Amino acid sequence: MVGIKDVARQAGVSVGTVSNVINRPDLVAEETRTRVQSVIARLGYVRSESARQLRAGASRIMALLVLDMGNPFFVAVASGAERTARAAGLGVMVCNSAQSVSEELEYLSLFAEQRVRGVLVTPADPTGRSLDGLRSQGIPFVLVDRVSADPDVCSVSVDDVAGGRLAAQHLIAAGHRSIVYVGGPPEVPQVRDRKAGALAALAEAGLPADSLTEISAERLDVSAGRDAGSRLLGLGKRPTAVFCANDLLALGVLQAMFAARISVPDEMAIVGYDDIEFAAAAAVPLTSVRQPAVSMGRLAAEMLLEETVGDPADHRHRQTVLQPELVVRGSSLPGR
Amino acid sequence: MVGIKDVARQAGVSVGTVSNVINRPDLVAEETRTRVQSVIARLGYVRSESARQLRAGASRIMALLVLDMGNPFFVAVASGAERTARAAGLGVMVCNSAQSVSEELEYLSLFAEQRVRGVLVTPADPTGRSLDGLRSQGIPFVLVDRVSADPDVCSVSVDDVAGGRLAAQHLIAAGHRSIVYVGGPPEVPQVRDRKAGALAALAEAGLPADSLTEISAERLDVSAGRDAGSRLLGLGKRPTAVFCANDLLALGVLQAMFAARISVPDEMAIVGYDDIEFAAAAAVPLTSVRQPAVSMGRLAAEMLLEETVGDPADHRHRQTVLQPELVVRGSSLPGR
DNA sequence: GCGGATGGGTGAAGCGATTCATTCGCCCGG
DNA sequence: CCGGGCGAATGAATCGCTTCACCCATCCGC
Repeated sequence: MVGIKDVARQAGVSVGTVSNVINRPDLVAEETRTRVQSVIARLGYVRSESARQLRAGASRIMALLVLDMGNPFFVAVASGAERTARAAGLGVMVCNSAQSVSEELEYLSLFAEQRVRGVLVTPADPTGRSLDGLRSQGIPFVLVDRVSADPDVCSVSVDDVAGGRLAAQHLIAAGHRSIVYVGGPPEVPQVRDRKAGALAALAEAGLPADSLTEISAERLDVSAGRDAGSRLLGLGKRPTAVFCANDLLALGVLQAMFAARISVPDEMAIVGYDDIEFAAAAAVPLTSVRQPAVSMGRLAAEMLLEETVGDPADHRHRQTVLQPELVVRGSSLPGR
Repeated sequence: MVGIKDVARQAGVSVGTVSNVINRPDLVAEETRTRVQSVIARLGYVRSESARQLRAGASRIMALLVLDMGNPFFVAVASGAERTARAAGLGVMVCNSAQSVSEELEYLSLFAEQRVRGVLVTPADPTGRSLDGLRSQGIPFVLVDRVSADPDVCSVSVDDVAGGRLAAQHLIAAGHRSIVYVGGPPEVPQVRDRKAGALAALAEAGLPADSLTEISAERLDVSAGRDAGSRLLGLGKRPTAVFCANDLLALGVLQAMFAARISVPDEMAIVGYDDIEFAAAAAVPLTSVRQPAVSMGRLAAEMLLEETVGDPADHRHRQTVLQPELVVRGSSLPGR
C-alpha cells in the first residue's frame, strides 16, 4: 500500500510538503504542487483516514442510531441527517438498534471506540441510562424523536401529544364514540404520549375516558399490527375506529380488516401515525399524522454540528419541538 | 481523554501489559489482569480504534453501498449483511448512492480512505468503471444484485430473466394478451433483464413480441410509478395488465389506477417485483416476484468475509445466482 | 549446582499522517 | 555590503496502540 512517504520520495520532496499539497495547497509553490499532485495520481495514493484521525484525535464521522431501519420514518430521518452531515464534510454511520437495549449499548461503545464526532440517537433504553457512556466520554449527542427530562440534553422531536390529539379529534368529529388505540411496548414514550393526546381530545370533547380502549402490540411493525387487528376483532363490543401508534401497525390492522372482510372506513375507521410514503399507497389510503421526518434529521444534524464544529462554549443546548400535521385520507372518511 | 498510558501508570504496569489484558488476557497473570481491568473501569478507558487500525493496517468495517435506502428491498439486504458482519466482529457502514454515479464515487473513495475491510455494492455506474478504484487499491468487493461480465468478480444476484419470465407467464396464463412493462432507466441491468424474461415468456407462448409495450419510468420509486400509471392510461389501446420492474413502481401504478377509478385486477392486472413487505399491504395486495433479499445480504457478506478473513489465496471468486419466486396475490387474480 | 524451560512482564519500534519550529535562499532597503 | 523579511520547504515530534525481542525470577532434572 502506497503511503505519503512513497509519494514524497517519488516527487523529490519531504513528507511535510506532500501533506501541505493535500491540506493547504496555497502554502506550496505552484510548480511543486502540480508535480506532487501528478505523482499522487500516478501512484494512486489514498491517504489513510486512521492516521489522520489518530493525529487529529477525532474522526470525521457522525453516527446515527435508530430504532428500526425497516420503518420508512427512520429512513427519512437518516436521509435528512446524511445530507446535512455530508454537506459539512462528515460521513454518517447509520446503525439500527432494533429496539434492543443491548444492541444499543454495543453500538454506542463501538461509536466511542471510533471516536465519532457526535451521535444522533433515538434511544431504545427508556431510562436514558444507556447514554451515560457518551456523556462520560464527552461525546456530544442529540436525541431524535425523543425529549430528555434533562434540559441540558439537545433534542429534536415532534409534539406527540398534539399528534395524538389531532388524530382523536378527527375521529370524534366523524362521530366515533368508541375508539381503540393500538399502542406498543408501554415503555416507549411516543406510544404513551400519543395515547395521552388522544385521551386529552376525548376529555375536551366531554367523552368518558373509557371510550378509548388500548391494545398493546408486541412491536411496532406490520406483523404486530396484524395481530393487534385480529385481537381487536375479538373484543366484546367492536369499536368503530382505531388509532395506531404508527403507520406500520395501521397497515397491519388494515390487512387484518381485509382478511376479516370488514369494510374500511365504513365499519372501521383507521388513523395511523408518521405518514410514511406507503400510507398513501395502502389498501385504503391511510389517514395519518405526518411528522417532518427529513427535517428532524436535518435539524438534529445541524444541532450536532453546531456543538461539534463551533466553539463548544457558545453552544446552548436546545430542545426543538416540531408540530405534526393531520393528513386525512380514505381510511377515515366514510361513504366514498 | 484517557489513554493506555494512563491506565498503565495507574495500574503500575507497562503499556504492553495493558494491551495484553485487553487483547490476549490469557497471557496475563490473574492478579495483574483483574487489577488492570479495574483501573480500566475506574478511568473509563476506551481504546482508540484509529490507533489500532493504523497499526493493523485495516479497519474492522465492511461497507455496503446501495442504490436506494428508500426501497425496503435494500433495507432487507442491509439487515442480512449487517447480521452476518457483526457476527464476525465487523461493523457495517451502510451508504446510499441514490443511483448517482458521482455519489457512488464519493463514497467509494471515502471507503478507500477508511481502509474498509471490503465493500458490498450494487453499482450505480452501469459501466462498472467506478469499481476500478477499489480494484487498484486491492480492496475486495462483492456485487450485490448484479453480475459482472468478468468471472473474477464475486457477486450474489437473482436470476432476473427467470423472474421476468415468471411474471409474464403468470399474466399470460390468466389470459392477458396485451401487457405493459413499466421499466426504469434503460441502463439498469435489472430493468433490462426482467423485460427480457417477459419477452421470452411471450415468445414461448407463441405471442407476438409487440404484445409487450414498455413505459420507462424516470426513477424506480413510487412517484415515478404514479407518473407511469397515468402515462399508461393515455395509451391508445389500453392494455389489460402491467408488469413493473419493482414494487415501488407497482404501488405507484396502483395509486394511479385508483385515482382513475380503474378496477384492479378486473380492468388492469398488476405484477410487481421484489415482494417488499408493503406489497402485501397495498391497496390491492400485490402479486410480486419475491427476491431473497435478506439471504442476498447474508451470502454477499459471507463471501466477502471468506475473501477478507481467510487466506486470500484459497478464495475462489464466485458468482452466486439465486432463484426468484412468484407470489400471487389479489392484484392479478380476477373475480374476487 | 547448573543449563534450560517457562511464565510473566517490559519497553521500544513502528504504523501513516499532521504540524511546527527551523532552515534555506533570495531580494530589498539602508 | 549587510541585516531583515519573506516565501518555500524540511524533518522531527507526536498521536495511541500492538507486537516482538528480550529480561528476570523461579523451578526442574540430571
